[in-house]
Amino acid sequence: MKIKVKGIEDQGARGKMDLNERSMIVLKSIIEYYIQNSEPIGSRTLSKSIGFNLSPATIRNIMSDLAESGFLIQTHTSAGRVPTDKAYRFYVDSLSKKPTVPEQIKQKLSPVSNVQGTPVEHILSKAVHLLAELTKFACVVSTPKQSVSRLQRIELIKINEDRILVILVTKAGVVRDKIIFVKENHSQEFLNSVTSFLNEEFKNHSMQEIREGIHQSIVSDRHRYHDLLAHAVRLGKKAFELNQPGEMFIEGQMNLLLDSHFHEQSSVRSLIDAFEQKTAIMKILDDSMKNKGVHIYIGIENDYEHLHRCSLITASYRNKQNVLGSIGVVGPTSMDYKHIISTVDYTAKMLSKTISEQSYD
Amino acid sequence: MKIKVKGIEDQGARGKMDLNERSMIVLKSIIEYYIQNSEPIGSRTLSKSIGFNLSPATIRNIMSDLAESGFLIQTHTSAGRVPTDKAYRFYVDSLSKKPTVPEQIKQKLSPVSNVQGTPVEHILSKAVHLLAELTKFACVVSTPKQSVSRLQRIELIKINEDRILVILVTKAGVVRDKIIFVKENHSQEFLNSVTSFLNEEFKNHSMQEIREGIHQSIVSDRHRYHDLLAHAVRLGKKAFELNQPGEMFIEGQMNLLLDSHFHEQSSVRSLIDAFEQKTAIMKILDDSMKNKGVHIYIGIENDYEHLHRCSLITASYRNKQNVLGSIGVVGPTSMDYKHIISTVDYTAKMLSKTISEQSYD
DNA sequence: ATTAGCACTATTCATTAATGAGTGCTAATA
DNA sequence: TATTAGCACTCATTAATGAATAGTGCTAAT
Repeated sequence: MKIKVKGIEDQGARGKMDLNERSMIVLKSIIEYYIQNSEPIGSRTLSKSIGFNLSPATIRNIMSDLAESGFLIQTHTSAGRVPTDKAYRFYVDSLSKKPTVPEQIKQKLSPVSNVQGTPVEHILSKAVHLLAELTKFACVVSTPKQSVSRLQRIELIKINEDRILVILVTKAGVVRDKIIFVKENHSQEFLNSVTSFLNEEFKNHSMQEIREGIHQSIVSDRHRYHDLLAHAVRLGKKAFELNQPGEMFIEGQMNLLLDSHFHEQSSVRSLIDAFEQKTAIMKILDDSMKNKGVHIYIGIENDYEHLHRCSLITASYRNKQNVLGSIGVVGPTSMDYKHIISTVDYTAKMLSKTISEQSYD
Repeated sequence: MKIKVKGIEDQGARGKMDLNERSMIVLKSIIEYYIQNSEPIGSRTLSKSIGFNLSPATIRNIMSDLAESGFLIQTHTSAGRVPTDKAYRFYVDSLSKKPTVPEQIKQKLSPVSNVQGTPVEHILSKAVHLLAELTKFACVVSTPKQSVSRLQRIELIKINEDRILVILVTKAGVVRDKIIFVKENHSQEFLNSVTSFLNEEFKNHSMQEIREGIHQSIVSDRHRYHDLLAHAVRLGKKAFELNQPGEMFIEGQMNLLLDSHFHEQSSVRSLIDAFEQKTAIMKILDDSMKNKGVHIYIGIENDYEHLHRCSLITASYRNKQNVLGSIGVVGPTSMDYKHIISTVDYTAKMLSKTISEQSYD
């Protein structure tokens, strides 16, 4: 029984290209077997399972070539060959860009959209929880970036003589609070005026714009001699100033430690470090916000050394206006890319839809 | 060289009590050795290390008695004996109630109090993170319970025709938000009036009181014919209604999986389950809010079966007015109780102090 | 270019034996 | 009567051995 492979029959002559095409298919088979079974496949088994009629010996030759080109690696002489990160890269690049999501998975993710009036953080944490359950790996999601979000409303609440509670509500539906310390003892009524001013002035502007705008207001002469506005600008500056470090929710870390690929002592340590120092993973999530669609970071491609044995699949989520953050899966490099990619993609889209509906415009 | 043991020299006659006293000391030694080394101590080694001059044979007799009384257990005939949960209970009960905290630990926990104007959640997450680092176990902290906290301020912000964003600020410094859905299209000005009313009426009352109070307001005739107030009460009811499920931060779960005591497959599964279904641990944290001081839940004492191989050390934290939540450590039953208890105790006190200073009264 | 055949290598698994830590019991002792 | 010495016994751990197995590499034949 022969399987037709697209592209193969188009080639009249059997030249160098023929070999390559064929070896690619062999490579793909090896990868898929390894993803499924977590153990290398031998030339004999492969010879039987593959569509062509190729003897084990031929397969061996091909495998040898593939090893030479850096797609496969042997841990020791008499062991089967295991795909390298380069192989996985080839594999995911060769995957169809239109993954289909099984109905069952859609089903399981549906709770994400059943969120009447809950804060964005809850939606995110629900989503990342379900994603971890579905993928059986560790999953992360970054909370919406403050800088890109647009202001819905600011509130200044007097706590005591020298402390004011600032509450920022963004269009994305995120509520952030912090306390600012002031020297003057403002009355709540005064703060209310400032609040009105700031809301009128800056509603619908992005935090970044506001920060820059306020800076300009200060250097400009426009408000210099007006007491209220001068104060408003000064308070506003403080209120909008602090860029709170982005947060990140993690779920299912423990799944990773159960995974056989991380059973070696050293990789476990690395993983723990990576998750404790959230910065590395955070950076990847940030990076993945730059472009649309699913992003894939395979093993050694990661800048951070502790993640060299992991792959990350991420996708950004957004509301109608802006990209807000991203969600992703952290797993072994031998993860089932097809499945994970489609699941992450779907989850991110789901998230975008839900959050857009909840957004305040 | 003999070690003086308090209580021993007070006894003139050597009656039945003497034996008990002595076996208690033996038991204590066994427990402490096991806590340190994670492996059972033999009668020979114990005979040498202990203060008395007791031959291995005598020790064996004592150990045999202790086993009979359920303090020790053998996994197999020729193995050393390992403390039971009953033994740990005896041990912690016998500990001095005044644990001392090493300077080094105080040092490491000091960042908890360096938190100018950050939200309570950040303080909690900082604390639990450090605690996990110090103890090398999994640590949890529950966010302040809404029901007991007193209202500092409520804000109603119009989002669109049928949605209003409610922001609740409590005296404890916690900011909570949610969206309520309404049928009437209120103007923001109207909402401002309602806000003022609600703030005047309910500031400084606990959420619970408010909920009950509002309920009464509705049945009473007082506001029935006054339009604004009627609306205010109705909106207020919705705004204060939802008791958001208590949250919990977890840190250092992965430490547990590294711990040799959880290396068996079955206990790993249990642990993961326990941490996924946060409810069980949450219940324990809630329980520990009822009384002051450090609480200790040893192995089988836990109601939840998946926690039967863990001990939990918890302590509540509070502001000046109320107990808010609690923080705790989840580790193996053979944890170093002395150390963990004092560290948790200190952390909770630290937390209370910091949060009290940040509280809004 | 492909394949069959064979030599070679390294892991895995079960078996065995030696070691050693530990207990339990009994008889001797203080 | 409480303690101890001595000895038999048990069981886990370890190392060594060898057989079975899965795999490759190479060479010669097709």
